[in-house]
Amino acid sequence: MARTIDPVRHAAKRLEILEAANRCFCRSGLRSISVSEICAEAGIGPGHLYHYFDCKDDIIEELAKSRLDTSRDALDSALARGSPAIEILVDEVTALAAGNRATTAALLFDVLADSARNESTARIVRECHAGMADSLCAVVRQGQVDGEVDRCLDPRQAASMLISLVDSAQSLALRDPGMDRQQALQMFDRVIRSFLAPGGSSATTRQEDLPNHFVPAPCSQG
Amino acid sequence: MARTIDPVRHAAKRLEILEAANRCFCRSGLRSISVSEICAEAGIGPGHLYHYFDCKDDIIEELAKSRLDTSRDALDSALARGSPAIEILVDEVTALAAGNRATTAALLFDVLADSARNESTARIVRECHAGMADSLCAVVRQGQVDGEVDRCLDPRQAASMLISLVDSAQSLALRDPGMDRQQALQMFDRVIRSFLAPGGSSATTRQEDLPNHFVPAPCSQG
Amino acid sequence: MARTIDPVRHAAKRLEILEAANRCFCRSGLRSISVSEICAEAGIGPGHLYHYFDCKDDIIEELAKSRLDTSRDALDSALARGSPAIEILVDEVTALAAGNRATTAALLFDVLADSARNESTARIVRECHAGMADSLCAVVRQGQVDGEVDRCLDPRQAASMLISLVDSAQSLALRDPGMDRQQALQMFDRVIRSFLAPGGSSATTRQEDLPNHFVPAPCSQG
Amino acid sequence: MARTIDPVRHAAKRLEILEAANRCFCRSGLRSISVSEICAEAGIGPGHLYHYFDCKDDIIEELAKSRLDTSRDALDSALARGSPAIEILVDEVTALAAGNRATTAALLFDVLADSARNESTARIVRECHAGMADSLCAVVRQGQVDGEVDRCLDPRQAASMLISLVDSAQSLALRDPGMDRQQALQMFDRVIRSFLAPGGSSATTRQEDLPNHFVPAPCSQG
DNA sequence: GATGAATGAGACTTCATTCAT
DNA sequence: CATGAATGAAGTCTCATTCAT
Repeated sequence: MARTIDPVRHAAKRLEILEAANRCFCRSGLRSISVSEICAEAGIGPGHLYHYFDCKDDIIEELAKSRLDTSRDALDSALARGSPAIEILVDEVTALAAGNRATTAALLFDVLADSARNESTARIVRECHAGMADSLCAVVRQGQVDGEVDRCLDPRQAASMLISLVDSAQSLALRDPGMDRQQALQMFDRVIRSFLAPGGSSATTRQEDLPNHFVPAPCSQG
Repeated sequence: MARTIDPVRHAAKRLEILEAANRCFCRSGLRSISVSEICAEAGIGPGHLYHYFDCKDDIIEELAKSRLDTSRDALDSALARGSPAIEILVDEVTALAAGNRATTAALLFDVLADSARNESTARIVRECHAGMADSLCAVVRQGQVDGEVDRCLDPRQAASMLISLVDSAQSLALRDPGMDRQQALQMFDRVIRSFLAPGGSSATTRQEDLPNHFVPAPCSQG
Repeated sequence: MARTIDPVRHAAKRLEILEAANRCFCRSGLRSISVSEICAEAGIGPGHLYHYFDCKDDIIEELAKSRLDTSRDALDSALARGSPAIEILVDEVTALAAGNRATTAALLFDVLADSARNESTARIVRECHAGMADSLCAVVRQGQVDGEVDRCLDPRQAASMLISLVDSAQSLALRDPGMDRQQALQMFDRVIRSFLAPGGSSATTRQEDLPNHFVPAPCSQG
Repeated sequence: MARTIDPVRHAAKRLEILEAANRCFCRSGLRSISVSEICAEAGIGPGHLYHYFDCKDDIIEELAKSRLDTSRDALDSALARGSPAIEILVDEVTALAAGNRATTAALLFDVLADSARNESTARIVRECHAGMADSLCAVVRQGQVDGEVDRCLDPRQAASMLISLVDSAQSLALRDPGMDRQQALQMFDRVIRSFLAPGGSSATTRQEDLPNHFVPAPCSQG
């Protein structure tokens, strides 16, 4: 009586397909992957994929989530190891920059860009960001207690800022792929340390609304 | 019968189509726009588009270029106005952040992500980045002469870094759309000023290769 | 280990599946049901169905047969009870009309329409019709002996006619679902009684071939 | 300046495709036709069909409407010719029966059955039925004035009934294809004349709800 | 210059059926 | 007996591109 042959086999195959999909995702971009491409990569017949996923969008969603979780998991595990507060930040955030390959970066930007157009992706981005920001927020706060982080900074906002600064590293990898990685890291170290350090210019000068002469109306030809 | 194709009219119509394409680009993403969508938006019959462009990829290329030129043009015109060096940086880079709408950001990330997969887009990104970096490089150098910018910084690398920091602002707009824009700008002001300011922590501590425990192998399930 | 397949259990499960299939048939139509839909409705895994049926068409065939047998069985059991001849007709044929729900009617018309395109369905329809006509024929004949039915009528043709008249009731249910059922029955009663009654207009006027100005060539746009 | 090349050409091609679709409809049934089948029959490439129709369902809808309009148009044109009231009825309704080919009948029953499952088809059926019933209603009323039609009959209900009786002819064509057409017509003539004739048994006997021993619960195996 | 008809490949998805377990 | 994995064809529909007019 072979009842449910294997709920574990199902999950394994599912993961196998997701990994194949992820390879396609790297090659083609989040929204440009095709179901047949995935099936070919996974070595299954067209349509068999629908035993594991309801529709293509479900796969894309999982792919997007997985890309972001990669960052969050790494941060969490780093925090779990424990270190003096500011060191954690510099260590981990610059470590993040170490992964700097164009593909990783492209994956991230695909997801971020997609979040501007698909509510489901947007939700995933928001959730992941909130999770990471919460973790970092605690660290920043501790850093302020220890006197290593400027007490003028709002911890929540600083946490958001730090996450975005890490995206800079990804951006740099795409914009200037030839740059020496070691030196890039040193600069990020400087960016983060000087941003957090007490006594940093507290930016109280610009209260008025800045003239928007740089980025024009979003959707028209410049 | 004038066989000459009136180059002025031709160019005008071409631009009109590109503008329509750009609106589609905002809606759908760089690679997801469809030719029919563009034609509909531009109010021309399908196929007539091929009087102005050889193929869809040409349009995408021009769109990508146009998105990046938007930033470069703005920077150039800002520099042309002339100001004390460091002020220019802070002003303009934070001003760029002011454009912070999700759409503008998504456009940029679409182009950057695409550059990891299409050599033609990559070339465009590199060229534009080089141009902006050149401009900023001169400004940084002048800042160093004036004593406003730390002389330890390599001007070329600092310029690259500054451009990527501006991308942070775009990233922040997508990751945390609810954040107060005024406060975000103040933080960016702080990031840039403290990064450039003389005496910033020079990040000389980490020379060894950082452990890559944050971002795993790019294309495999974490 | 009993290799014998317990014919009772087998038949029971088979019937269970057929009943599930019939529910799907009501929902989707004779040819639009899908095997997976049936399996889901029957609560069995896909493919297990093939232990009971060789292919989908076999199920359809049984479904069609079952729909028609429904009518035949009812007629037979009614006749078995015995009653004055004409009363049987009116009683039973109008009783049939009482079942008048759109679903029942749609099922019947699905089968009839299918019989024009599939020889196997056609055979089923012919057989069932012949069976019912035989039963009714005897009743009509008895009615003629008793003087309740017009002796001008050919009993076999009258029987066929009566069966088709019952289809009218089904048609009415689909064409005019809002009509009061009680009044519809009264009209059917009148149709049948007046058709059978002695002295009815014997329709001897039209011998020539009628001009076909109503229904044009079957498969062309009118 | 070839502006709109031909709005008439478009309509012509559209009709051409609809005719091809109608031929497929005859072959395969209303819901079983496939878009590729239609394209092949119409001699166009797959997908070109979507220049003329938004989706497959639109075609089905037009096909269904066209099948019903065939009957309505014929009735209207017959009425337009004018004749003594009861003659019109007998003439035309029996004439309808003359079209008695299995295919025509199958088409009709496909549409009727579909109307039980698709609201759009149901609407079409209701509209067409209402139109025909209106026309016949006037005729019946005139017949009553002239004394040719029983004044006990409710004209609207009688009209509905007459239309359904015509469906009987279609049903007969499918149930007993071998029957002599001439004799079938004579019987229909009798059915209609005796139904309408004054003095017909007014069926006032059965007021109670009839036992439903003929058609069982609609969706379960009998 | 401009239209819209036309094509054919390929997109996503469903389905009948088979087979190892 | 029963499951669910697997297949491959076919279904509906979209799309980039070409061409006659």
